[in-house]
Amino acid sequence: MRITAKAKTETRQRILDAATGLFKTEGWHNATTRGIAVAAGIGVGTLFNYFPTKESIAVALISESVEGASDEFPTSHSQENSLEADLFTLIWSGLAKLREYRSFLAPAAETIFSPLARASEARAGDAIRVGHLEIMEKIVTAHGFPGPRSAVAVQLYWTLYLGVFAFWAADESPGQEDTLALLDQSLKLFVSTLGIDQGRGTNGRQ
Amino acid sequence: MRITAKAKTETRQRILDAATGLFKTEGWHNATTRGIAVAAGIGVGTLFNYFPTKESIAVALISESVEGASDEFPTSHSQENSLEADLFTLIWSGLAKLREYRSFLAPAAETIFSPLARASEARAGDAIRVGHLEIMEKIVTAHGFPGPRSAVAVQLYWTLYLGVFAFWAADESPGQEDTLALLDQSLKLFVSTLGIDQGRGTNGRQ
DNA sequence: GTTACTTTATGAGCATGCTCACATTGTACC
DNA sequence: GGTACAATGTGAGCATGCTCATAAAGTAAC
Repeated sequence: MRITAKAKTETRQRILDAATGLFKTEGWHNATTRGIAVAAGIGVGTLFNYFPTKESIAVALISESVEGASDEFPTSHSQENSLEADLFTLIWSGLAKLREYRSFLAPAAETIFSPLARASEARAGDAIRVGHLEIMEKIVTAHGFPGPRSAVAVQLYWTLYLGVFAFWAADESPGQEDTLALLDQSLKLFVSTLGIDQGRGTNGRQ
Repeated sequence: MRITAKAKTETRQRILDAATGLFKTEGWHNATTRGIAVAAGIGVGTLFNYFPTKESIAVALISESVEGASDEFPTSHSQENSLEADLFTLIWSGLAKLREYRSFLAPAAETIFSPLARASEARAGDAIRVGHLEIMEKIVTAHGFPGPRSAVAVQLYWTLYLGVFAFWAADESPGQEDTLALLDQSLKLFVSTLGIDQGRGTNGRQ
Protein backbone atom coordinates (compact mmCIF):
# COMPACT_ATOMS: atom_id res chain seq x y z
CA MET A 1 0.00 0.00 0.00
CA ARG A 2 2.66 2.43 -0.88
CA ILE A 3 2.10 4.17 -4.18
CA THR A 4 -1.61 4.48 -3.74
CA ALA A 5 -1.25 8.24 -3.74
CA LYS A 6 -3.99 8.48 -6.29
CA ALA A 7 -6.41 6.52 -4.11
CA LYS A 8 -5.58 8.78 -1.19
CA THR A 9 -6.29 11.89 -3.20
CA GLU A 10 -9.58 10.43 -4.31
CA THR A 11 -10.64 9.56 -0.79
CA ARG A 12 -9.70 13.02 0.36
CA GLN A 13 -11.80 14.54 -2.38
CA ARG A 14 -14.72 12.27 -1.59
CA ILE A 15 -14.60 13.50 2.00
CA LEU A 16 -14.55 17.11 0.89
CA ASP A 17 -17.47 16.55 -1.46
CA ALA A 18 -19.50 14.67 1.14
CA ALA A 19 -18.77 17.35 3.73
CA THR A 20 -19.74 20.17 1.38
CA GLY A 21 -23.02 18.47 0.64
CA LEU A 22 -23.88 17.87 4.27
CA PHE A 23 -22.78 21.29 5.42
CA LYS A 24 -25.06 22.82 2.83
CA THR A 25 -28.09 20.65 3.50
CA GLU A 26 -27.81 20.16 7.24
CA GLY A 27 -25.83 23.17 8.30
CA TRP A 28 -22.50 23.27 10.07
CA HIS A 29 -23.66 22.05 13.46
CA ASN A 30 -26.09 19.40 12.27
CA ALA A 31 -23.64 17.84 9.87
CA THR A 32 -21.86 15.23 11.99
CA THR A 33 -18.49 13.67 11.38
CA ARG A 34 -20.23 10.28 11.41
CA GLY A 35 -22.59 11.50 8.71
CA ILE A 36 -19.75 12.80 6.58
CA ALA A 37 -17.89 9.50 6.95
CA VAL A 38 -20.94 7.50 5.89
CA ALA A 39 -21.61 9.82 2.95
CA ALA A 40 -18.01 9.42 1.86
CA GLY A 41 -18.24 5.64 2.23
CA ILE A 42 -15.54 5.32 4.88
CA GLY A 43 -15.28 4.80 8.63
CA VAL A 44 -15.09 7.61 11.15
CA GLY A 45 -11.54 6.70 12.02
CA THR A 46 -10.54 6.99 8.40
CA LEU A 47 -12.08 10.43 8.18
CA PHE A 48 -9.85 11.56 11.02
CA ASN A 49 -6.83 10.06 9.28
CA TYR A 50 -7.35 12.59 6.53
CA PHE A 51 -8.46 15.60 8.58
CA PRO A 52 -7.49 16.07 12.22
CA THR A 53 -10.67 17.98 13.09
CA LYS A 54 -14.07 18.75 11.63
CA GLU A 55 -12.97 22.34 11.49
CA SER A 56 -9.97 21.43 9.36
CA ILE A 57 -12.31 20.11 6.68
CA ALA A 58 -13.84 23.55 6.38
CA VAL A 59 -10.39 25.08 6.39
CA ALA A 60 -9.43 22.86 3.45
CA LEU A 61 -12.52 23.95 1.56
CA ILE A 62 -11.78 27.60 2.20
CA SER A 63 -8.08 27.32 1.44
CA GLU A 64 -8.60 25.56 -1.86
CA SER A 65 -11.21 28.10 -2.90
CA VAL A 66 -9.18 31.18 -2.09
CA GLU A 67 -5.90 29.71 -3.30
CA GLY A 68 -3.88 31.71 -5.78
CA ALA A 69 -5.21 35.11 -4.80
CA SER A 70 -1.63 36.34 -4.56
CA ASP A 71 -0.97 35.94 -8.27
CA GLU A 72 -3.65 38.41 -9.20
CA PHE A 73 -1.76 41.44 -7.97
CA PRO A 74 1.33 43.17 -9.27
CA THR A 75 4.14 43.27 -6.75
CA SER A 76 5.75 46.42 -8.07
CA HIS A 77 4.54 49.92 -7.45
CA SER A 78 1.11 50.16 -8.98
CA GLN A 79 -0.09 53.42 -10.40
CA GLU A 80 -3.10 51.96 -12.07
CA ASN A 81 -5.32 51.60 -9.03
CA SER A 82 -5.45 53.20 -5.63
CA LEU A 83 -4.39 51.20 -2.61
CA GLU A 84 -7.97 51.11 -1.46
CA ALA A 85 -9.09 49.76 -4.82
CA ASP A 86 -6.53 46.97 -4.77
CA LEU A 87 -7.38 45.94 -1.22
CA PHE A 88 -11.02 46.08 -2.17
CA THR A 89 -10.40 43.70 -5.04
CA LEU A 90 -8.40 41.36 -2.82
CA ILE A 91 -11.16 41.05 -0.25
CA TRP A 92 -14.17 41.21 -2.51
CA SER A 93 -12.86 38.62 -4.96
CA GLY A 94 -11.96 36.40 -2.02
CA LEU A 95 -15.51 36.61 -0.73
CA ALA A 96 -16.84 35.91 -4.22
CA LYS A 97 -14.88 32.67 -4.31
CA LEU A 98 -16.44 31.64 -1.03
CA ARG A 99 -19.97 32.55 -2.02
CA GLU A 100 -20.92 28.96 -2.68
CA TYR A 101 -20.15 28.08 0.94
CA ARG A 102 -21.73 31.15 2.44
CA SER A 103 -24.65 29.32 4.00
CA PHE A 104 -22.49 27.42 6.45
CA LEU A 105 -19.38 29.58 6.63
CA ALA A 106 -20.46 31.74 9.54
CA PRO A 107 -20.67 29.05 12.24
CA ALA A 108 -17.66 27.27 10.79
CA ALA A 109 -15.57 30.40 10.68
CA GLU A 110 -16.55 31.17 14.25
CA THR A 111 -14.08 28.61 15.48
CA ILE A 112 -11.67 28.95 12.59
CA PHE A 113 -11.09 32.67 12.53
CA SER A 114 -12.05 33.96 15.94
CA PRO A 115 -9.45 36.40 17.18
CA LEU A 116 -10.27 35.22 20.65
CA ALA A 117 -8.16 32.18 21.51
CA ARG A 118 -4.90 31.90 23.32
CA ALA A 119 -2.02 32.69 21.04
CA SER A 120 -0.36 29.55 22.36
CA GLU A 121 -2.56 27.02 20.63
CA ALA A 122 -1.93 26.63 16.92
CA ARG A 123 -5.19 26.83 15.05
CA ALA A 124 -6.27 25.34 11.77
CA GLY A 125 -7.15 28.72 10.30
CA ASP A 126 -3.81 30.33 11.07
CA ALA A 127 -2.39 29.53 7.65
CA ILE A 128 -5.29 31.28 5.99
CA ARG A 129 -4.86 34.36 8.15
CA VAL A 130 -1.11 34.52 7.64
CA GLY A 131 -1.47 33.99 3.91
CA HIS A 132 -4.01 36.74 3.58
CA LEU A 133 -1.96 39.16 5.64
CA GLU A 134 1.09 38.48 3.49
CA ILE A 135 -0.76 39.38 0.33
CA MET A 136 -2.14 42.47 2.03
CA GLU A 137 1.34 43.62 3.02
CA LYS A 138 2.60 43.01 -0.49
CA ILE A 139 -0.12 45.18 -1.91
CA VAL A 140 0.45 47.91 0.61
CA THR A 141 4.18 48.11 -0.03
CA ALA A 142 3.62 47.91 -3.79
CA HIS A 143 1.76 51.17 -3.39
CA GLY A 144 4.75 52.82 -1.81
CA PHE A 145 3.56 52.70 1.76
CA PRO A 146 6.09 51.64 4.36
CA GLY A 147 3.83 48.72 5.21
CA PRO A 148 1.90 48.13 8.39
CA ARG A 149 4.96 47.28 10.40
CA SER A 150 3.36 47.82 13.74
CA ALA A 151 1.40 45.00 15.28
CA VAL A 152 -1.35 47.49 15.95
CA ALA A 153 -1.94 48.18 12.28
CA VAL A 154 -1.99 44.51 11.34
CA GLN A 155 -4.31 43.74 14.21
CA LEU A 156 -6.59 46.52 13.04
CA TYR A 157 -6.60 45.22 9.50
CA TRP A 158 -7.49 41.70 10.56
CA THR A 159 -10.15 42.95 12.94
CA LEU A 160 -11.75 45.01 10.21
CA TYR A 161 -11.47 42.13 7.77
CA LEU A 162 -13.20 39.78 10.20
CA GLY A 163 -15.93 42.31 10.75
CA VAL A 164 -16.53 42.51 7.03
CA PHE A 165 -16.40 38.75 6.69
CA ALA A 166 -18.88 38.19 9.50
CA PHE A 167 -21.23 40.81 8.12
CA TRP A 168 -21.02 39.35 4.63
CA ALA A 169 -21.77 35.86 5.86
CA ALA A 170 -25.13 37.01 7.19
CA ASP A 171 -25.87 39.84 4.76
CA GLU A 172 -29.15 39.30 2.95
CA SER A 173 -29.24 42.69 1.21
CA PRO A 174 -29.50 42.44 -2.59
CA GLY A 175 -26.07 41.88 -4.05
CA GLN A 176 -24.70 42.15 -0.52
CA GLU A 177 -24.59 45.89 -1.03
CA ASP A 178 -24.55 46.48 2.71
CA THR A 179 -21.32 44.52 2.87
CA LEU A 180 -19.96 46.69 0.10
CA ALA A 181 -20.67 49.78 2.15
CA LEU A 182 -19.01 48.33 5.22
CA LEU A 183 -16.00 47.14 3.25
CA ASP A 184 -15.64 50.54 1.69
CA GLN A 185 -15.76 52.28 5.01
CA SER A 186 -13.43 49.76 6.64
CA LEU A 187 -10.79 50.15 3.96
CA LYS A 188 -10.92 53.93 4.17
CA LEU A 189 -10.26 53.63 7.87
CA PHE A 190 -7.43 51.19 7.46
CA VAL A 191 -5.69 53.24 4.80
CA SER A 192 -5.97 56.33 6.96
CA THR A 193 -4.29 54.33 9.72
CA LEU A 194 -1.22 53.77 7.60
CA GLY A 195 -0.53 57.46 7.63
CA ILE A 196 -0.83 58.01 11.37
CA ASP A 197 0.70 54.74 12.40
CA GLN A 198 3.05 55.99 15.06
CA GLY A 199 1.02 58.82 16.55
CA ARG A 200 0.95 58.91 20.33
CA GLY A 201 -2.28 58.60 22.19
CA THR A 202 -4.00 61.81 23.18
CA ASN A 203 -6.98 60.51 25.03
CA GLY A 204 -6.24 62.59 28.10
CA ARG A 205 -4.06 60.04 29.80
CA GLN A 206 -0.61 60.86 30.98
CA MET B 1 -40.61 24.97 48.60
CA ARG B 2 -41.94 28.35 47.66
CA ILE B 3 -40.34 31.22 49.48
CA THR B 4 -36.90 29.74 49.37
CA ALA B 5 -35.78 32.63 47.22
CA LYS B 6 -32.82 33.12 49.53
CA ALA B 7 -31.71 29.52 49.10
CA LYS B 8 -31.95 29.91 45.36
CA THR B 9 -29.80 32.98 45.37
CA GLU B 10 -27.27 31.21 47.50
CA THR B 11 -27.12 28.21 45.22
CA ARG B 12 -26.74 30.47 42.23
CA GLN B 13 -23.88 32.25 43.91
CA ARG B 14 -22.24 28.97 44.89
CA ILE B 15 -22.34 27.93 41.26
CA LEU B 16 -20.78 31.18 40.14
CA ASP B 17 -18.05 30.89 42.75
CA ALA B 18 -17.32 27.26 41.92
CA ALA B 19 -17.25 28.07 38.23
CA THR B 20 -14.92 31.03 38.70
CA GLY B 21 -12.52 28.88 40.66
CA LEU B 22 -12.48 26.07 38.15
CA PHE B 23 -12.26 28.37 35.15
CA LYS B 24 -9.22 30.00 36.71
CA THR B 25 -7.44 26.84 37.75
CA GLU B 26 -8.39 24.49 34.93
CA GLY B 27 -9.12 26.92 32.14
CA TRP B 28 -12.34 27.35 30.22
CA HIS B 29 -12.21 24.12 28.25
CA ASN B 30 -10.92 21.87 31.01
CA ALA B 31 -13.45 23.05 33.53
CA THR B 32 -16.39 20.71 33.01
CA THR B 33 -20.00 21.27 33.95
CA ARG B 34 -19.81 18.09 36.03
CA GLY B 35 -16.81 19.52 37.87
CA ILE B 36 -18.58 22.78 38.55
CA ALA B 37 -21.64 20.94 39.84
CA VAL B 38 -19.53 18.83 42.21
CA ALA B 39 -17.61 21.88 43.42
CA ALA B 40 -20.88 23.66 44.09
CA GLY B 41 -22.24 20.62 45.90
CA ILE B 42 -25.15 20.00 43.56
CA GLY B 43 -26.11 17.66 40.74
CA VAL B 44 -25.48 18.38 37.07
CA GLY B 45 -29.17 18.64 36.41
CA THR B 46 -29.50 21.30 39.08
CA LEU B 47 -26.68 23.28 37.55
CA PHE B 48 -28.62 23.44 34.31
CA ASN B 49 -31.72 24.53 36.19
CA TYR B 50 -29.86 27.67 37.11
CA PHE B 51 -27.92 28.28 33.90
CA PRO B 52 -29.10 26.98 30.54
CA THR B 53 -25.59 26.60 29.15
CA LYS B 54 -22.00 26.60 30.35
CA GLU B 55 -21.55 29.74 28.32
CA SER B 56 -24.34 31.47 30.21
CA ILE B 57 -22.38 31.06 33.44
CA ALA B 58 -19.57 33.11 31.97
CA VAL B 59 -22.09 35.62 30.67
CA ALA B 60 -23.45 36.02 34.19
CA LEU B 61 -19.95 36.61 35.54
CA ILE B 62 -19.25 39.19 32.88
CA SER B 63 -22.60 40.93 33.21
CA GLU B 64 -22.41 41.24 36.95
CA SER B 65 -18.89 42.62 36.73
CA VAL B 66 -19.59 45.23 34.11
CA GLU B 67 -23.00 46.17 35.49
CA GLY B 68 -23.68 49.81 36.19
CA ALA B 69 -21.24 51.19 33.66
CA SER B 70 -24.02 53.39 32.32
CA ASP B 71 -24.28 55.43 35.52
CA GLU B 72 -20.73 56.63 35.25
CA PHE B 73 -21.38 58.93 32.34
CA PRO B 74 -23.31 62.16 32.07
CA THR B 75 -26.13 61.97 29.59
CA SER B 76 -26.14 65.65 28.76
CA HIS B 77 -23.70 67.33 26.45
CA SER B 78 -20.30 66.94 28.02
CA GLN B 79 -17.76 69.72 27.69
CA GLU B 80 -15.32 68.24 30.11
CA ASN B 81 -13.90 65.46 27.98
CA SER B 82 -13.66 64.72 24.32
CA LEU B 83 -15.85 62.02 22.84
CA GLU B 84 -12.79 59.87 22.36
CA ALA B 85 -11.84 60.28 26.00
CA ASP B 86 -15.30 59.25 27.21
CA LEU B 87 -15.42 56.22 24.99
CA PHE B 88 -11.94 55.37 26.11
CA THR B 89 -13.07 55.48 29.72
CA LEU B 90 -16.11 53.35 28.96
CA ILE B 91 -14.08 50.60 27.38
CA TRP B 92 -11.00 50.72 29.52
CA SER B 93 -12.90 50.74 32.80
CA GLY B 94 -14.99 47.86 31.51
CA LEU B 95 -11.87 45.87 30.78
CA ALA B 96 -10.47 46.74 34.20
CA LYS B 97 -13.57 45.22 35.83
CA LEU B 98 -12.99 42.03 33.90
CA ARG B 99 -9.30 41.82 34.64
CA GLU B 100 -9.76 39.17 37.31
CA TYR B 101 -11.32 36.86 34.72
CA ARG B 102 -8.86 37.63 31.98
CA SER B 103 -7.15 34.23 32.08
CA PHE B 104 -10.22 32.37 30.86
CA LEU B 105 -12.17 35.10 29.13
CA ALA B 106 -10.72 34.62 25.69
CA PRO B 107 -11.95 31.09 24.99
CA ALA B 108 -15.21 31.81 26.78
CA ALA B 109 -15.85 35.00 24.87
CA GLU B 110 -15.11 33.20 21.63
CA THR B 111 -18.54 31.62 21.72
CA ILE B 112 -20.20 34.46 23.59
CA PHE B 113 -19.22 37.44 21.49
CA SER B 114 -18.28 36.12 18.09
CA PRO B 115 -19.82 38.27 15.39
CA LEU B 116 -19.97 35.15 13.29
CA ALA B 117 -23.22 33.31 14.01
CA ARG B 118 -26.52 33.43 12.26
CA ALA B 119 -28.52 36.41 13.33
CA SER B 120 -31.45 34.04 13.76
CA GLU B 121 -30.25 32.26 16.87
CA ALA B 122 -30.49 34.28 20.05
CA ARG B 123 -27.22 34.17 21.91
CA ALA B 124 -26.41 34.49 25.57
CA GLY B 125 -24.06 37.38 25.00
CA ASP B 126 -26.54 39.47 23.05
CA ALA B 127 -27.71 41.34 26.11
CA ILE B 128 -24.15 42.39 26.89
CA ARG B 129 -23.60 43.61 23.36
CA VAL B 130 -26.86 45.52 23.22
CA GLY B 131 -26.25 47.04 26.63
CA HIS B 132 -22.81 48.21 25.71
CA LEU B 133 -23.98 49.67 22.43
CA GLU B 134 -26.73 51.59 24.20
CA ILE B 135 -24.25 53.23 26.52
CA MET B 136 -22.00 53.99 23.60
CA GLU B 137 -24.82 55.69 21.72
CA LYS B 138 -25.75 57.71 24.78
CA ILE B 139 -22.21 58.97 25.07
CA VAL B 140 -21.97 59.77 21.39
CA THR B 141 -25.19 61.76 21.37
CA ALA B 142 -24.26 63.49 24.64
CA HIS B 143 -21.32 64.89 22.72
CA GLY B 144 -23.58 66.43 20.14
CA PHE B 145 -23.11 63.84 17.46
CA PRO B 146 -26.22 62.63 15.67
CA GLY B 147 -25.35 59.12 16.81
CA PRO B 148 -24.27 56.19 14.72
CA ARG B 149 -27.68 55.57 13.27
CA SER B 150 -26.45 53.57 10.33
CA ALA B 151 -25.97 49.86 10.80
CA VAL B 152 -22.56 50.23 9.22
CA ALA B 153 -21.28 52.54 11.94
CA VAL B 154 -22.56 50.36 14.76
CA GLN B 155 -21.12 47.29 13.10
CA LEU B 156 -17.80 49.06 12.82
CA TYR B 157 -17.85 50.06 16.46
CA TRP B 158 -18.59 46.54 17.65
CA THR B 159 -15.99 45.07 15.33
CA LEU B 160 -13.35 47.44 16.64
CA TYR B 161 -14.44 46.79 20.21
CA LEU B 162 -14.15 43.05 19.73
CA GLY B 163 -10.73 43.47 18.22
CA VAL B 164 -9.60 45.43 21.25
CA PHE B 165 -11.20 42.94 23.60
CA ALA B 166 -9.55 39.98 21.92
CA PHE B 167 -6.19 41.69 21.89
CA TRP B 168 -6.50 42.66 25.54
CA ALA B 169 -7.40 39.13 26.56
CA ALA B 170 -4.08 37.86 25.24
CA ASP B 171 -1.95 40.96 25.76
CA GLU B 172 1.07 40.24 27.95
CA SER B 173 2.76 43.62 27.51
CA PRO B 174 3.39 45.46 30.80
CA GLY B 175 0.24 47.26 31.85
CA GLN B 176 -1.33 46.04 28.63
CA GLU B 177 0.11 49.07 26.97
CA ASP B 178 -0.19 47.46 23.57
CA THR B 179 -3.91 47.24 24.14
CA LEU B 180 -3.90 50.93 25.03
CA ALA B 181 -2.29 51.74 21.71
CA LEU B 182 -4.79 49.66 19.81
CA LEU B 183 -7.72 51.12 21.70
CA ASP B 184 -6.45 54.60 21.04
CA GLN B 185 -6.11 53.97 17.37
CA SER B 186 -9.46 52.18 17.14
CA LEU B 187 -11.33 55.02 18.80
CA LYS B 188 -9.71 57.57 16.53
CA LEU B 189 -10.96 55.57 13.59
CA PHE B 190 -14.44 55.18 14.94
CA VAL B 191 -14.82 58.85 15.77
CA SER B 192 -13.61 59.79 12.32
CA THR B 193 -16.32 57.51 10.96
CA LEU B 194 -18.97 59.55 12.72
CA GLY B 195 -17.80 62.55 10.78
CA ILE B 196 -18.05 60.82 7.42
CA ASP B 197 -21.18 59.00 8.39
CA GLN B 198 -23.82 61.69 8.53
CA GLY B 199 -21.73 64.77 8.45
CA ARG B 200 -21.89 67.33 11.18
CA GLY B 201 -20.76 66.48 14.61
CA THR B 202 -19.10 69.21 16.62
CA ASN B 203 -16.13 66.98 17.33
CA GLY B 204 -17.07 67.31 20.98
CA ARG B 205 -15.18 70.57 21.31
CA GLN B 206 -16.69 74.04 21.41
C1' DG C 1 2.80 -18.36 -2.40
C1' DT C 2 4.89 -17.37 1.82
C1' DT C 3 6.87 -14.52 5.07
C1' DA C 4 7.95 -9.99 6.96
C1' DC C 5 6.96 -5.46 7.12
C1' DT C 6 4.58 -0.91 6.36
C1' DT C 7 0.67 1.81 5.50
C1' DT C 8 -4.18 2.54 5.81
C1' DA C 9 -8.97 1.45 7.56
C1' DT C 10 -12.15 0.76 11.24
C1' DG C 11 -15.53 1.08 14.88
C1' DA C 12 -15.90 0.41 19.91
C1' DG C 13 -15.20 3.59 23.29
C1' DC C 14 -14.18 8.02 25.83
C1' DA C 15 -15.26 12.81 27.50
C1' DT C 16 -18.37 16.39 27.70
C1' DG C 17 -22.40 19.56 27.18
C1' DC C 18 -26.94 19.01 27.95
C1' DT C 19 -31.92 16.61 28.65
C1' DC C 20 -35.65 14.44 30.89
C1' DA C 21 -38.30 11.25 33.59
C1' DC C 22 -38.48 10.68 38.17
C1' DA C 23 -37.43 11.49 43.17
C1' DT C 24 -37.30 14.77 46.89
C1' DT C 25 -38.61 18.57 49.49
C1' DG C 26 -41.28 22.26 50.94
C1' DT C 27 -46.16 24.48 51.48
C1' DA C 28 -51.23 24.65 52.36
C1' DC C 29 -55.17 23.04 54.06
C1' DC C 30 -57.48 19.66 56.79
C1' DG D 1 -50.00 14.17 61.57
C1' DG D 2 -51.84 13.48 56.80
C1' DT D 3 -52.86 14.40 52.08
C1' DA D 4 -52.49 16.94 47.79
C1' DC D 5 -49.82 19.88 45.12
C1' DA D 6 -45.98 22.76 43.29
C1' DA D 7 -41.16 23.86 43.09
C1' DT D 8 -36.74 22.05 42.89
C1' DG D 9 -33.03 18.43 42.78
C1' DT D 10 -30.88 14.55 40.45
C1' DG D 11 -28.19 11.33 37.70
C1' DA D 12 -28.77 7.91 34.02
C1' DG D 13 -28.50 8.63 29.37
C1' DC D 14 -28.04 10.86 24.69
C1' DA D 15 -25.33 13.01 20.77
C1' DT D 16 -21.11 14.26 19.04
C1' DG D 17 -16.11 15.23 18.22
C1' DC D 18 -12.30 12.59 18.48
C1' DT D 19 -8.85 8.45 19.92
C1' DC D 20 -6.64 4.15 19.79
C1' DA D 21 -5.94 -0.81 19.69
C1' DT D 22 -6.55 -3.86 16.21
C1' DA D 23 -7.68 -5.61 11.57
C1' DA D 24 -6.98 -5.37 6.77
C1' DA D 25 -4.52 -4.47 2.68
C1' DG D 26 -0.69 -3.47 0.16
C1' DT D 27 4.63 -4.22 -1.16
C1' DA D 28 9.11 -6.62 -1.37
C1' DA D 29 12.13 -10.36 -1.30
C1' DC D 30 12.51 -14.98 -1.55
